[in-house]
Amino acid sequence: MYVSVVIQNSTREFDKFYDYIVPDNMKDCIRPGVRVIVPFGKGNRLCEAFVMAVKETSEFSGLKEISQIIDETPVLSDELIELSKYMRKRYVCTYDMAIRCMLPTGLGLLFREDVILMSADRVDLDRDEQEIIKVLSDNNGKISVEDLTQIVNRPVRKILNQLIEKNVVRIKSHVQMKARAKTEKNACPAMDEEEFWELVENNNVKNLNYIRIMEILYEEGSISVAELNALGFSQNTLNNMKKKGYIAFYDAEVERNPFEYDDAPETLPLPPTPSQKKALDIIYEAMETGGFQEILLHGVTGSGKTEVYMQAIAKTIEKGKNAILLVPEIGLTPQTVRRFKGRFGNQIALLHSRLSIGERFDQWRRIKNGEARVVIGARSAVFAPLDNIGIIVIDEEHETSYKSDRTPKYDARGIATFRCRYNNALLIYGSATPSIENYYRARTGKIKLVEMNERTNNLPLPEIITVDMRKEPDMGSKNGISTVLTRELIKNKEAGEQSIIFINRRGYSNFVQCRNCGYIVLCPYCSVSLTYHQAEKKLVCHYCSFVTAKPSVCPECKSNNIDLHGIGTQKVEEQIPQIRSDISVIRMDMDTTTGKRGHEKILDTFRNNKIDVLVGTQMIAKGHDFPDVTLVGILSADSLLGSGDYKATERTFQLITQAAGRAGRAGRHGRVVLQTYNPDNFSIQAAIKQDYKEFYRQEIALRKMLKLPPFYQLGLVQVSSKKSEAAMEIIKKIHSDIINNMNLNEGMFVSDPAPSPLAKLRNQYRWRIVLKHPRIKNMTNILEWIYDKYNNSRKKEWTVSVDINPYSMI
DNA sequence: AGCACGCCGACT
DNA sequence: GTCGGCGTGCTC
Repeated sequence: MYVSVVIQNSTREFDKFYDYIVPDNMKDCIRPGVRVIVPFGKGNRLCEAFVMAVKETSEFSGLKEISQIIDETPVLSDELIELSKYMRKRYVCTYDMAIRCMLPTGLGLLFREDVILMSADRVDLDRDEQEIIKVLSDNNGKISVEDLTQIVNRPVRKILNQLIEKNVVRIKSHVQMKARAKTEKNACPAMDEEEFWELVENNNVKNLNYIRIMEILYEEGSISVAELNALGFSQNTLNNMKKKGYIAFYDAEVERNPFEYDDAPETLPLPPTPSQKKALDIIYEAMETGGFQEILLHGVTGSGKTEVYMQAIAKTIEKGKNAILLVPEIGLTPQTVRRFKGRFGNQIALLHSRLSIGERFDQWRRIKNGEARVVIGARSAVFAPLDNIGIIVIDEEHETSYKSDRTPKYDARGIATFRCRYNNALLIYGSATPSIENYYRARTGKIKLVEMNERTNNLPLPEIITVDMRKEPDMGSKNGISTVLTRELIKNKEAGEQSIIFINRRGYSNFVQCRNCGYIVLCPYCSVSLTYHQAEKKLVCHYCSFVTAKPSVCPECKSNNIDLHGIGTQKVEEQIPQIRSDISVIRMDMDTTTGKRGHEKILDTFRNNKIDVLVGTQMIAKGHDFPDVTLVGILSADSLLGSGDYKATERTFQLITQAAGRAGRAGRHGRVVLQTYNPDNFSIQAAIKQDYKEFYRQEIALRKMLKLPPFYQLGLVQVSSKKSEAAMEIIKKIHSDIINNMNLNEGMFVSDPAPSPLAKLRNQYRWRIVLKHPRIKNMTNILEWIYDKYNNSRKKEWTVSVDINPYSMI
C-alpha cells in the first residue's frame, strides 16, 4: 500500500506528490486527508505531510516508509483536497498554503525535543559538556532543547551532538498539538444511589454538605468542579468525598464559547413581503431543480435580504443539507450573530478573525463533527470543513474584504463557486450595489437575477443634497465641512436627532506641505505622504507605520511656513464642537477601534449615550443600524476618483449608496449631504439618483471599451527589490520573455514595464506589467510560468509576485 | 527549505 | 596534502 503526500513548508520548486510506503501497522488508519510525518530529502529530516491519495501501486522504486501518523481521522475531506489542487494552480501557490487556509492554526504541530540524561558519571567531559550535565541533573535528568538553550544562553546543538556521541544523553522528539481541546474537571457519583442513601439512613454519612452534593450529582449526573466551587463547596470537601469513595473526578472536553450573547431570543420567520416572497420562490424553485446554480439578489438597503437568507437556509436544513453564510468582516456584528442564533440556535458555528486560536479550533471541530449545520463567518469561513453543502450565501457580495490580501490571494467568491459546483449546491449573492462582474453575468443570463426594490417598512430613500465644493468659498483654510452641512448639523442638534459624518481618511490631516516651496513630507520607505496624527502629535505612514515628528521648518527651504493640509477623521472630530460647543462627537476608525470589541464599544456609546455626531471612515458606512440617525454627511465623496484605479468609480458609487443607507432607517426621513469636487461624474450622478442600473449601463460600456473585467481578465506581475535597477531589470526580462512567447499567448495584451503606482513600499522598489486576456485559463498559465521561472533562483535580490484580477490596481 | 556533493583557494 | 568556502542539484 502506498500514499502520495505533499510536504508542508515547501516552495513551489519541490511542491508535488511524493510516494511513500505504508507500513503494515498503519494500513488501517491511512486515508486521504490525514497528516503524517515522513523522512524527506538527503538527510531524511522529518517533515509533516498531507496524504493526498492512497493507492496500491507506485511508479517509483526505492521508496521510504511513513514514519508516523498524526491524525486518527482525516483533517481534510476529498472535497477540500480537490480544492487545494485547484487553488495551487489558480492562485499560483503551494498545496501547503492552500491547505493552511482550510485548517485552524490550532491544529498545527509543535515539534518538541527533550534531552534525556543517560549516565552522568563520565569523566572525560569538557567544560561546556559539564555545564549541560549540571543543568540536566538540576532538572531531574530531562529538559527541552528550547529551555536548555535559554538557561545556558547560547547554542547547544553542537555540544549535545558530542554528548550523544559519548552516550551520555539522548534526544527524544515528539509532536504536540498546538491547541488542545480544552478540558474541565468534572465530578460524578462513584457510588450507587441506593447504596449512598442507605449509608445516610444508617448515620454513616452525617455531613450535610456531602448529602447536598450527592443530591445534585444524582440529579445532574455530573457537574463541573468549578460549578460546585461556585455553589460554595470547597475543594477540600470534594477531595474528602473522593477519598471516601462517594465521588470521582474526570476530565471532560468543553467547548470555548465565542458567542458573547447567549441570551439570543428565539425569532420566528417573518411573513415575507411581496418582494421577499418573489425572491424565496425563485430560490426554492432552484432548490427543487437541483444542481449548481447561482442567484444574484439585488436588493436596495433595507429590503430585508437577511430574512430571505434565513428562510433559504432554513429550507436547506429542512432538506438535510448544510449552509455557509459569508459576511464582510465588518458586518459580523453581535447583532447579526444574535439574530441568526435566535433562529437557528446551537446549529450555528461562527468563524472570524477575532476568535482566539482555541475558539477557532473548537468551532472548526464542531463543524467537522457535524454538530453545526450553519456556518457564519468572514472570508475564511468559506473553507469551513462542512460536508454536504446545500447553499452558500455571500452577503454584500461586492465587498473588497472577500479577496485575501495575503498569499494565496484567493477570492472567497471563487472558492464558494468551486464548493457549490462540487456539491451541486446553490450560490446566492446579495448586494444593494452588486459588483459589475456579477451584475454583468446576471444580465447575460449566466446567473439568475432577483430584484428587490421595496424597503420592508416602505421608507422613502433619503433626500440627497449635493454640495459643489468648487463653489464653496475659502475651503483651503476651513475644516472641510461646507456651510450646508454645518447648517444641517445644527438643525439636527436642535431636533435632538443624530448625525454621521463619513470621511475616508483617518488621522488628522493627510499631508504636511511647505507653503513657501511646495515641499511635501514623504515617508522615507514608501512613496506616499505622511499623515499627521493630532493625539500623538506625530507624522505616521499609513502603509508601513513609520512614525516621525512634524518638522517645524521646511527641510527644503528652511521656511517656517510649513503647515497641515487636507483633513482626516481626527481633525473633523476636533472641528465639530467649534460649530457649536454643545454638539457632542465620537470618532470611529482604525485608530480608535483597537481590541476585541473596539467597534461595538464605540457604536454602543454612540447609540446609548445619545452622542450627536459620529465621525468615521469606511467602517461606519456598512451594515450598522442607527435608528436615530437622520443626517449623513459625506465629506469627500470623490476622493477615490483621481486614484487611477479602474474600480474607483464602482467604489465611489457603492460608498455613497452604503453611506446614504445609514440615514433615516426607522421611520424618519433621512438627509444626505454629499460634498464633491466632481458633481458631474457619472458615478456620483447615478448615486445621487440612487440609480444602480444607470450607473451599470455607463460603467459596463467603459469596461468593454477599455478591455477591463468582466470582458478581460487582468494579470499583474510585480517585481520588488531593495534596488530600483534590479527590479527594473528583471521586469524588463519578464516582459521580453512574454513577448517572445506570444505564440503561446494568443490574444494577450501586455503593457510596457512601469513603476507601480506605489513605486516604493516598505523600502522596496516596485515595477510591474499588466496583462489582459479574455480567458482566465490563459492568464493562470502565463502567471504560473512567470512565477516559477523567476522565483527559483537561489540568491536573488528581488521578489516576483503575481495576481489575477486584483481588487485594487494601486 | 535543507542537505550533500563537488569544485576551487588557503593553510597546518 | 586537507579544511572549508559556496554554487548546484535533488528531495518519493
